[in-house]
Amino acid sequence: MRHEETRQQILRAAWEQMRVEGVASLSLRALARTVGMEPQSLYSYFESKYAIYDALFAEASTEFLERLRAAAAEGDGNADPIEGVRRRAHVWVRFCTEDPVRYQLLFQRTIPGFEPSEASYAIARETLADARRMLARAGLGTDRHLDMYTAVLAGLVAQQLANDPGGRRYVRHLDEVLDMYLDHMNKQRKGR
Amino acid sequence: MRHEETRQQILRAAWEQMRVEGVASLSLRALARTVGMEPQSLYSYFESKYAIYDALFAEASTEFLERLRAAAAEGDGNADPIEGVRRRAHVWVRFCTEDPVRYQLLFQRTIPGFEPSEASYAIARETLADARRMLARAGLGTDRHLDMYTAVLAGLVAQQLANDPGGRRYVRHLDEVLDMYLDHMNKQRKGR
DNA sequence: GTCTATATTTGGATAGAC
DNA sequence: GTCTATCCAAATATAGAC
Repeated sequence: MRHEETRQQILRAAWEQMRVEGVASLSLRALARTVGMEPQSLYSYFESKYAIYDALFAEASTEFLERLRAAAAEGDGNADPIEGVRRRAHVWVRFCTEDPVRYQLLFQRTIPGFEPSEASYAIARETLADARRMLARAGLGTDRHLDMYTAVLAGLVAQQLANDPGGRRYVRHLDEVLDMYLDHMNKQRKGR
Repeated sequence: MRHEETRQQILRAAWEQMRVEGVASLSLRALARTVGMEPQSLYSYFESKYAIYDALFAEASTEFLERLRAAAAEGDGNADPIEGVRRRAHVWVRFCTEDPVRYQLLFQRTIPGFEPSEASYAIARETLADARRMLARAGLGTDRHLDMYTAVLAGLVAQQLANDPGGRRYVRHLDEVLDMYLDHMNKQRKGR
């Protein structure tokens, strides 16, 4: 389909423009000029600017889900659940830090007026459901385990993007943070 | 001074507008109408829209610094450094979560084209310098200690704001996260 | 599907009278 | 300091010819 190809081309150009101008500064005019059309012609592919944001959101969520699942499947699969927790954390942190604009679109609600559609958001929820199952296999099956796990990862990511974008100042501590988290939860268990 | 009063009134209205419309949607027109002026008259108080953002940034940074210092001074002061670390963490997390818009302006770089001035940013750097000194008094004086401390706090804040704004789902684990952090660092020290 | 033409709104900013 | 008048650029979106 020619239509689908052009659609993909528009989305690629949209990512590019957001990386240069900022997520909130996506402009249909500039976007159209980049792909060689008049701005009005974009409406043959997307019914509004927010439909473009939504398509980008869905695309990014899908890639996140796939990369996490690929990480879980690689190696011995379910052999060592703790190793799965660690491997997944690395993929998570890498995905979030390698593209700040994608992170902002997916995880921060900073675009005025944009909310992902139910269909797009459902994809994002799946990644969290996966994480919950994976932690449960490692004996960390409560909300508390999940929330603290995502919080320590989110913290490294947030600080890395805010204070040292493109660097390693915070994420280099990921393995130590995982040790800290796992030791703590392990000790809690023994304490009972 | 009448001038200063009006200036403050404009800044108050700007916070209000950002809370309703989003940080990036601050509009000089709407702002002027709110305070009962023509949009052009704002230029008697601020030389540009970014000058308004910068004044807001400086105001918020100053309040953050003052609240952290007040927390450090209260109680016995330097009696128990670890207690200071904890108390400061609570103030930090509360400040960040009680006003998402202020958090976005201060800690996320999401407004296209806006960078705080050197003078405003210097205030923000002071808070970090304070944190470093406070950790050092508690025997946690390295960059690694500081970065992991700010990361775990930032993680709770980021998740709280993104997934449960106005709630307590993540921040309720603050004391446990602090236990986890302090235990881990303590154990590291003994290990040597 | 793509264009021209156009509508409509909004944005930030300046000049100059008072 | 505040206003009127104005500029200029940009935004999203629609109508209709081809």
